[in-house]
Amino acid sequence: MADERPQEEGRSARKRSAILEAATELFLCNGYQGTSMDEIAAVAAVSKQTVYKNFTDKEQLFGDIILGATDRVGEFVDVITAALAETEDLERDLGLVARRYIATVIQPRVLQLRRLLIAEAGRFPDLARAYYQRAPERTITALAACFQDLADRGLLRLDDAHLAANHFAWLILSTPMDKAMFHEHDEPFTAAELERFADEGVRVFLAAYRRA
Amino acid sequence: MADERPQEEGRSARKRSAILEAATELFLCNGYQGTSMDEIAAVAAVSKQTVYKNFTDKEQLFGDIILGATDRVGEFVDVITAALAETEDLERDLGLVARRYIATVIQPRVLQLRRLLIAEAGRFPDLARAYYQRAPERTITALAACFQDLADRGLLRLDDAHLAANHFAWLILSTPMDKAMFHEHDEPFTAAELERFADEGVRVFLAAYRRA
Amino acid sequence: MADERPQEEGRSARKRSAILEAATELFLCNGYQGTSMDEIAAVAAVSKQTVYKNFTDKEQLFGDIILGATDRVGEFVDVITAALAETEDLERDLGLVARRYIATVIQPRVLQLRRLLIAEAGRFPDLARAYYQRAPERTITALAACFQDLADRGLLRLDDAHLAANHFAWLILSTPMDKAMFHEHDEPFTAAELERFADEGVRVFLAAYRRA
Amino acid sequence: MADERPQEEGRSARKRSAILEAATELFLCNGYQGTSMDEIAAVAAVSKQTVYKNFTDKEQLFGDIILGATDRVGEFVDVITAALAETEDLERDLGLVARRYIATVIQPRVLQLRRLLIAEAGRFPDLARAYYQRAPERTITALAACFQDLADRGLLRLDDAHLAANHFAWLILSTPMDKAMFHEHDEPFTAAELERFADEGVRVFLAAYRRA
DNA sequence: CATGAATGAGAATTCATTCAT
DNA sequence: TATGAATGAATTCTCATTCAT
Repeated sequence: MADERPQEEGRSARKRSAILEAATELFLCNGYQGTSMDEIAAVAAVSKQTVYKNFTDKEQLFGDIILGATDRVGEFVDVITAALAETEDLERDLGLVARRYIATVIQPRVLQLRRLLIAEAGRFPDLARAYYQRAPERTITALAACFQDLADRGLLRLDDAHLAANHFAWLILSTPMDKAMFHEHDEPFTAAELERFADEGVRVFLAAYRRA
Repeated sequence: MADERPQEEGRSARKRSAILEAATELFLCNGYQGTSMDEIAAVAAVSKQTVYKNFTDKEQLFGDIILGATDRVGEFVDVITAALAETEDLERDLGLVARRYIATVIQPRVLQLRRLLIAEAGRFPDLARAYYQRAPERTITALAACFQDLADRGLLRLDDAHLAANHFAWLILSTPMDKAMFHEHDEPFTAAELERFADEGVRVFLAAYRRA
Repeated sequence: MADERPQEEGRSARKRSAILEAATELFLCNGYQGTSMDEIAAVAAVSKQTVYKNFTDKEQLFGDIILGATDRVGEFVDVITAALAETEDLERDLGLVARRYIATVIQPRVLQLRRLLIAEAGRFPDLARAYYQRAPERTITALAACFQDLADRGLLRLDDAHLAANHFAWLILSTPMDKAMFHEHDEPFTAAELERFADEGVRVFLAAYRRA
Repeated sequence: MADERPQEEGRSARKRSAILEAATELFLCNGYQGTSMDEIAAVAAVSKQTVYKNFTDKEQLFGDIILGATDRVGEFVDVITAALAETEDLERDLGLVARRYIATVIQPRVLQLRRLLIAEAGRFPDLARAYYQRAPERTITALAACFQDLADRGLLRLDDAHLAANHFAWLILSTPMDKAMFHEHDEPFTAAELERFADEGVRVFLAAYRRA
């Protein structure tokens, strides 16, 4: 009766997550059209039937994966919010946030996901929009709220917190991310390079936005 | 030999460019995998044989198109170089450059091309790299040279002109371009919004890089 | 053995009839090839194994259903036989029979069954033959016996009772049934229309077959 | 230059009609779902591509065949119309029409087509309706016009020519056609049997509709 | 050279049926 | 006994590329 040990997921759930894992890997590496349901079943080591029983069709599987991939955005948002909430050394803490931001965003998985969504924005406009809102936009919005706080505390001087958040984010992220978008298989940036992007971005940001 | 009247391109060359035009349109709109050689031949109104006579295979045709699409980058680079070369009002001329930059880069064709290259960066790494060098990187490099000049003339204060060029470019471009990447079919930005991105980007840039 | 309470069918028999019910519905609506064993199991709310335990395979299940569907033909035959057996007003009672006949045959279930058998006559010739004998032919034969009786009583004048029965039946039924065969989803006939088919059919029949 | 001999159809048209022929045969024998595009291509001895180039998809091919099959209904209608137009011996000419009618309708191809449309009435309601109008209904309507004429000439006595046409048609056709619907592979009726159906049908019809 | 056809494979999806738990 | 999974093939349709005329 107590046929399933409670710490286990059960055969079915295990298969389901094997499929999700396999499909994630394949979609991220080969794109939507470059991935076949046959491959997914093979990599997940399940039958095609099992894939279709769990996910209806390829589009739905794709959608589930994309939206599931944004699950952990909240954690990241919380971390940066906390770091800036009661800062006593703005330059230092913006630097910390910047390094964390860039480190998060430069992860291969995140870059692949971004590439994938951009590639499929035409075919899956709603999915692209949903991803955009849940991941990059959500982060910018949280950052804007932090900056507004800092302005209220007299630490920053700004008219438009959302614009400032965009400036901050892209001063830090754009150069490595843009390069990465076009160079999937190249050597990644070194930690030192990334730190430099972070620090220089913070420098420019503060030059423009620090209260005199 | 003298069988072609000189003012004409010749039947053959005309067909070749019909194919290029058709394929460009289709690749940009539907992606590499979403475009079939049948469609290309149909839209170009030539036979499939003619396509294969001119381009060996689909990959080569794709490559020719992508690299051909960077032909006019030089003009743009010349324009911004000229605008900054002997500036007498730095803020005004940086603003002009910024507006021109953003206007160029936000064109549907440019965005589609960018999306396409990002989508295919995994499948065509060399092509993606080549595009990157010929288009965005070439522009940044030219800008860096301008900024170095301006620094030498005592108008800017910078250690790393290439970094400064990146900061300038992305302060202006990132926000609209990032949004556009994920929202292929949405309303484009208005001219006023784009100008604001340009002006605010210049403001931040100068706060950090103008010689006191 | 005494393991089943007598007033119940038993789990097993209940499942069996759930399967029959589900399969009947699906076969009638979607045809043989349009119905999958998966669907049948799902609609019957049993596992596929249970379906196969009870019915060997799809063909056998189909056959069981078709032949089972002729179970109530006897009742109808009895009714019309009784109505004509000791008639004292031939025109009235033929009219009653005609109305009953048409009402029976025009029922959606009957029409669907007919369509299904016609559709599958090539694939299941024995089944089609069996259905034909048990349903339409049996009715015609019974009618022919009645008509022979009426002839013996001097009420009808005929050489071939079976032919007369066919004439009667089709004078009444053909027009609505033929239309219904080709118009599955159209509005059914109204009761008034059906009565007119019955009455006019009887009129023509009596003009030819009533003893002067 | 005069590369195609005028009496020929041309390669392409020849292939097209090979496909139509093969598909007709297969659809009529095996039904819509029982026929695969692979089979059609194989029987027509063309590649699957050629099938798809000519017909878009299976549904369209099916529709083309069904509607094409009604092309020769007009000829039949003309023949029966002519036979009744200026009749001088009504019984004889109705008998001729009846025999012709039954001979036409009992042809294997016609029966198969009928079976096929009935089978697919659920999936292709518009097609079934169109077939119904172009073939059986058109004939009945023409017959009704003839009967109205005959009534006007004082040869028939009727209130509703359309009803009379239905009575005529089904008195003759129903018995053999109904049997044939359920007995695809059985021996067909003999000519003598068919003539008897025709003659007896005419007899009953005239008993009810001949002007006294 | 250009057209229609062919090739040969591969995609997504579904099915009837059987196995293992 | 019943459930989920597997099997293995079939179906519709598309594609890149190559022949033959």
